[in-house]
Amino acid sequence: MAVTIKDVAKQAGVSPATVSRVIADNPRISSKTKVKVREVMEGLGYYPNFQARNLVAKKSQTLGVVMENSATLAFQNPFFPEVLRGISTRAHGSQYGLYLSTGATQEEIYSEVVEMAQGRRVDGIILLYSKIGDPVMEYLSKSGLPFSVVGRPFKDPCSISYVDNDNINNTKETVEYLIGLGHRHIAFVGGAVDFVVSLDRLEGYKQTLAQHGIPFDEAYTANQELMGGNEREAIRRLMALEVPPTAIVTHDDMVAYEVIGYLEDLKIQVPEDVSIIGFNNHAISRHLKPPLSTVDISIYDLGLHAAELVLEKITDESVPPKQVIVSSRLIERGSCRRL
Amino acid sequence: MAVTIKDVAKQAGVSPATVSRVIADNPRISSKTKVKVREVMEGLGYYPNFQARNLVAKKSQTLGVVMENSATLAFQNPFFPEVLRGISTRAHGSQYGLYLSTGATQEEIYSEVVEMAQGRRVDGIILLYSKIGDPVMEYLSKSGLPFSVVGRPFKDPCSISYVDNDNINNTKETVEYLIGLGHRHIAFVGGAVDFVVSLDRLEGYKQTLAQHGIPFDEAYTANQELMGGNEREAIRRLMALEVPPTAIVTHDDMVAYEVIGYLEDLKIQVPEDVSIIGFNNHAISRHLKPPLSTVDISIYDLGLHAAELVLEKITDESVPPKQVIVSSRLIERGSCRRL
DNA sequence: CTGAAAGCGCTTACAG
DNA sequence: CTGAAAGCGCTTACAG
Repeated sequence: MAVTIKDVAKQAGVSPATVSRVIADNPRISSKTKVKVREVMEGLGYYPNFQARNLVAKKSQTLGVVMENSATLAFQNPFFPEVLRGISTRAHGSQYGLYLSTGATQEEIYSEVVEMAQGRRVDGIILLYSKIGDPVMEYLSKSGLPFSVVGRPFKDPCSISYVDNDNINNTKETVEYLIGLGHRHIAFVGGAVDFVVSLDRLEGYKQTLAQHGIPFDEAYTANQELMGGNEREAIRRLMALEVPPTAIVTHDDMVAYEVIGYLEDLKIQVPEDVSIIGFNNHAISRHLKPPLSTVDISIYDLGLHAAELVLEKITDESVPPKQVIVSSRLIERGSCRRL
Repeated sequence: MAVTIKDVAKQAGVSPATVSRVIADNPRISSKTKVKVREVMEGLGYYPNFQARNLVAKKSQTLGVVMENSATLAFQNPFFPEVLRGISTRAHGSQYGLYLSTGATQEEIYSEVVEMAQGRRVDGIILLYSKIGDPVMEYLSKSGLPFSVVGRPFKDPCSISYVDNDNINNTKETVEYLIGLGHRHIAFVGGAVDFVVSLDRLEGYKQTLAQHGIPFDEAYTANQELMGGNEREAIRRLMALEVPPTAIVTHDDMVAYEVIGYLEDLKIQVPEDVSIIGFNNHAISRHLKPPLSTVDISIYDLGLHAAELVLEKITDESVPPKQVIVSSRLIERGSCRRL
């Protein structure tokens, strides 16, 4: 059915080996032969069969991209397309394709990754998240398969190639900014607690409070687990504290807007009554009301570097693990006010 | 290096063919042998090599997903993750993997699709968009490779399997709704004009106006080309018309909010001065201000059915092309008011 | 500069 | 119920 290397060889009057060498643009083949063979390939509409080629080359020219496939609001945001755009760009530049994990649960993801790796479906893997005690990362570390992570690994980060923002410091900067505006009662709404990024942000938050002699109070914090699907109630509780916060740091712009919505239902205005700041700088955030102050984390660059890191490992197994910190930048807009 | 079928065969004291049959759970193999072989596989950590397996089976157990890889606002939205979640779910259920196109330009996408198809990298393709005169779709139609489209093909739709909303009618319903609220001067902000969905929506808009004896006026419409990157100016012009619109239909929630932002800069309030309605019902839209009236287009289901359609074709080449219309639903919220 | 041969890791008629 | 052999479509030492 499909045109094979043999068909081309026959028609061009050469051996299959020669055709193969023409495809690889082997310099030992005469240009006369090359021209002839290429003509025949064109004429016959020949395309090399990946499976065959990869089988003998023991590679797949493919990167596995592993993500959580969740329907929650934090995933309903532009992080994914944007990081993928970064990965795509870099991968495409090196003729690599992208294979996506499709698992919905932890277990599905795990077994898919094992299959990808052992079945030689991919040459390397990019893990789009970093969480505590993640069996996927454990497996990857042991497997010897090149991989990189978007997000600092919880365990033994120096032995793993990853790209991340400096989440402790960018959160510090954020909280500093609010303190600079005169806020003292600052709440923190974080993501799922098993994500390292959530830990880091919380850590940055705590450190800044400590530096300014503001006591840390758990009651001023919330996270995905605490809210347990009832964000509205969590916000209500927060604002019902004896001394309610005058500012709230949220881990994602979309979540920030969700919070703003709940606040408005409570007749609390942003920024008049409460200041809010987000993370991730979604393209839409500057158009919304209020225009959200946020932290741009260079999502595209995260993707670009993550791809770069695996690709490096694939090309040269012996390169030591590398850590890339991508810059982030506080963007002041209208959602915070000076007290 | 990696454990092969031969290693297993040797250790289990059987032939490679037998091991292969155990993997396939061939009923002609004694359960005693199966147990033994499986033990050895487990012990050795054997996983079948996809490349080899697919080479002989002449399949790849992979679906290609082709999308535009753009940085524009309309792509910076949850459509992509959500449709992918639908595709993933269905694909995973049939043990299919997902291969993503990574091209940024039309040309890159085209040559990638040709490679995917001819190189047998994928068994079928899902095209995540439908545009006029798209060479990718032309190629796919001729190639014989199973494929499905999210969006009605412009040419010869009956010969192609696709899934879509009824975009003419859901736009009609939308415009009817606004007319029902007393609006007569209704503007339409559409997407790129070469997308069939844009055509359909515009058509629905025109038809409804005609049915109500409202003359169609080009000046009340805008689209990505007309706005040419300067959406702000386009909105300014729209509102500077002698009789400015009292309502605006936009093709996407994110775009609706962008428009609302520009209107506010012009001191025009939504919905007090102008009503606005969006499309796609992003998860965040109900939390934003104003809560956006919009059309839910069941993105997840679009993905699910798109996957179902290719998978059907792959399983049985002879099934006739099928068209699936996924329901959409107008959601009333606070962004439209009665005149 | 080119070809014959072996082999990548699997599957599947064909025999028994 | 199981094995030997051929073959999927390619690449790559080895020879010449």
